[in-house]
Parts: sequence; C-alpha cells; structure tokens
Amino acid sequence: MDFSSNIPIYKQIEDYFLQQILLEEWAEGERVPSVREIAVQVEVNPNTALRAFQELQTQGILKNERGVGYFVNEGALKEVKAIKRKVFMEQKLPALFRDMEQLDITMDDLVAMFKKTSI
Amino acid sequence: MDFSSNIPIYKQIEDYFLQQILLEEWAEGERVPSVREIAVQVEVNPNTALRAFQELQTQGILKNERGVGYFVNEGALKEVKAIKRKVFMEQKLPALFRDMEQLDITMDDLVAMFKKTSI
Amino acid sequence: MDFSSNIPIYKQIEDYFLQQILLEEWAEGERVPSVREIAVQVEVNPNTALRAFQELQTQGILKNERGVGYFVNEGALKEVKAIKRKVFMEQKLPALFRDMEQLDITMDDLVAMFKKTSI
Amino acid sequence: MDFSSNIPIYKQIEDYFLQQILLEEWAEGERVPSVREIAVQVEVNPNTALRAFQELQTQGILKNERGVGYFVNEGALKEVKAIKRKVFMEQKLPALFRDMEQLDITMDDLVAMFKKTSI
DNA sequence: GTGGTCTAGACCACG
DNA sequence: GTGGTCTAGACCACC
Repeated sequence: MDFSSNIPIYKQIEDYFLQQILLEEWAEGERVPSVREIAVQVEVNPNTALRAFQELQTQGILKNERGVGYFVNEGALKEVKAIKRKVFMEQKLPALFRDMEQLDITMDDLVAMFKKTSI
Repeated sequence: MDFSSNIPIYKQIEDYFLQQILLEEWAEGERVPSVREIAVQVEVNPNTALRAFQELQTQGILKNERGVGYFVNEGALKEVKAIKRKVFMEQKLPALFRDMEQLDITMDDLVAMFKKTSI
Repeated sequence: MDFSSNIPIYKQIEDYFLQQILLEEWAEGERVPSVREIAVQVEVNPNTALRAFQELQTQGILKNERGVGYFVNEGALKEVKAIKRKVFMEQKLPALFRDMEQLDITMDDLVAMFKKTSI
Repeated sequence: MDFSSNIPIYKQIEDYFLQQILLEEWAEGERVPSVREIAVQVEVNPNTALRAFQELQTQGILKNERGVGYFVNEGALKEVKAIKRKVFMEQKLPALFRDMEQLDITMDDLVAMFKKTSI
C-alpha cells in the first residue's frame, strides 16, 4: 500500500482483491480474509478496509454472509475479467495509441520493448 | 474540459498547455493567452486558471514577465517530451504489459487492434 | 507573521516550517500541525496556510497521507540544509561582498561588528 | 535587466542608477540619460523607466529641470551611501549572522571564503 | 492591461 | 477528523 499515492487506499485494497481473484489465488466461493485481518495486515483503519469490501460487494465480486464473512461470488472471475477487458479496450488502449503518436513511438518500437522486458 | 471528471480542472488545463507545446502550436518564447483569457475560454474562475499557470511555471515549462504575461520557456518542448517519455516508459508501459498478461492479450492481438484503429 | 510585509504570508509560513525542521523541533517522519491548526494559529485563511503546505510538498520537504495529515519527509533536514547553504553561497555571499566593497567595509570591520552583536 | 525576476524592473533600474552614482560614474550635478534613452536601452516601457526616475527624485537622489532632463542632486553620493549603510547595518547584517548560525558557519569560515573570492 | 495574494465560504473525498 | 478543489470577489503591484 502506498499511503502517499493519490490513489485512495480503499481502491488499492480493491485492486489487490481483484488481483487475487484474477490470478486465481482466491477461488470462487472461497472465504476471503476478514475486514479486521485485512485492516491489520495493511495497517489501515478498519473503516477503510470495510469500504473496499462493500464496494466489491455492490459490484457483485464479493458476497457477504452475516456473522460469517465475505466470499468470492460465483462468476466473479468472469466478471472481473469482463470489467478489466472493457476498461482496457475503451480507455487504456486509446490513451496508449495517443501517447505513442505524440511520442513518435511506432508499433515496432513497442514490440521491441515488449520483447526486452519479457526476456 | 470535463467538469465532472475526478481530474482537477487546473490539471486538465495544464494538460491542454502541454498538448499545445507538444504539437508546436505554441512555440518556445511565444506568449501564451492571459490567465483571464483562459479563464473565460474554459469558463472557470481566474484563480483556477492561474493555478495551472503557476504549476507549469514551477515546472519550468512557462515563465513569467511581470505585468506582461506568461511565455513558453526556452527548452520547454524538449522538457515536455522528456517528461512524457519518462512517464510512458516507467509507468504506462509496465502497467500495459501487466494488463496484457492478466487479460491473456498477446502482442499480436495488440498489433491487430492497433491496425484496426489506425485505419 | 508580518502581514504588512511584501513577503507573502504563505512564504512566511514556509520559512517558519523550514526553521522548525532546521532547528530539529520537527523531526523527520513526524506529523506536523494540520492545515486548520496552522491557519488558526497564524490567523489566516486555511487556503493561505494550505498553499504553504502544498509548496513544501512539491519541494519534497513535506509529504501527505490522505485523510491523516502532513509529515516531515525523510531526508528533509539534509535537503533544507542543502538548499539554504546553496542560496547562501551563491546568492547571499556575493551580495554581501559587493555591499562591503561599495560601502568600504573591510573584513576586519565585519569581524568587529560580529563580536559586538554576539556578546 | 532580468524580466523574470521578482524584483520589479523599475527597482532594477533604480539600483543601476545608485550603482553609477556610488561608483562615481555619474558625478553630482551631472545630467543623467533621458527617460527615453534609458527606456530604449533596457527595452522597457517609458512609463516603467519614468517610475524609476520619479522614485529617485522623491528620495532626493535626482532632481528634475523641466524640459531639460534629470540631474544627479548635490549631496547624492553621501545620501546614497547613508541609505545603503543603514540598510546594511539594520537588515542585512542581522540576517547574515542568523544565516551563519543556522548553517554552522563561523566567522573564520567567512573570512576564508572572502579571501578566496577576492583573489 | 497583466499577474499575485488573500478572504470567505461551499462542497467533496478520504480515513 | 484530515486535505483538496473551486468560486466570487476584493485589493494590490507592475507595465
């Protein structure tokens, strides 16, 4: 967690959750760590951690069983992928192509950079 | 300008300025529109516009002549390009490659998308 | 704070902060008073106080934790000393020597004055 | 002239005049360049140049003969020296000693620096 | 005309 | 509670 970042901490926590689901570290139906555990682990106010859980719940990624805990929802993996894909296609790609044009970076350059980093 | 964006208006104005310089619409040494002109044009309070000018001045992109106005600083074009390139290489590219990996998008897919949008 | 000075209030606040750090009243990593506290203390508008905080943040002297407050950055003491030393050597000393020459004040005179004030 | 400085241009012109008098480039009673000549020379608006003349006149450094020009006043040299000395003793010296203390610079250090620059 | 500082106060996001 | 953005408007210095 980067406390000096302009990305809200609860968003950073959300991202971490999405990561875990995407990388299938947390399978569908599985119970996720409790709000308190997360709060202690990342050293934030429990309210802040709770906010991440609640946002993910309203997005249908997590579901809550009162008195038990939060669980990865059925279909969460597909859902997460769909959202991420949508954001990628509609926002990140156009921004990327704009940047490339302004910086005189061709697709060939990009491919070269990719190969270099993926070695 | 997008007033409902979470990006502050003054940052959006800064971006607009950087664009103008990058596209060489505003040459080095040239006088840029006055604070009040910008404020009227984008329909914001002069204070908000001023903030963009001042940030760009501390970044060395603009310089000020008392009672006259703001000017594009010498070396601004190179500076802007350098900053943008740095951000691209150090922040955007890694994020892009991470996204691609998580979404199972190959470089070939990306090249295909690029060709499609650039037609 | 001198409200009738031609030095802007927010600059005077900045100087006060630099003093506190230089004199090690405020240690690195320590939380500084909140914007509102400073505003009340020096009897200015919170916006004016905020401006000092933000300038010091862009200078890397302070850092911010969202919703918590401002903190003295790591390395701030060294940084402040370096800046002050640089200004002294490159700007104040040459000006001093120029003044002395124009006023026919010798180094011996200066030493004498120094002894007198430091008694 | 430094147009990007925070020192007003008319003040910079005044300083230049005081220099000339102090260095006895311009003797008492002598005619100084006209407002227009100065304005052309330093590339400023004649109004700005005029302001410097007028301030110096109210300070008794210059005097004006209508239709003829500005002249260095009798006693100007003594006057300039007195003012400069006063500012030096009451403002610059205390600031210098404060800086030295904060930067752990002793009088011996200062003497050494002085010798170094005056070689 | 130019920019610069400051106030008062509203509204918002974050923890 | 924290800071951040923005507006409206005043007043000032400089060119």
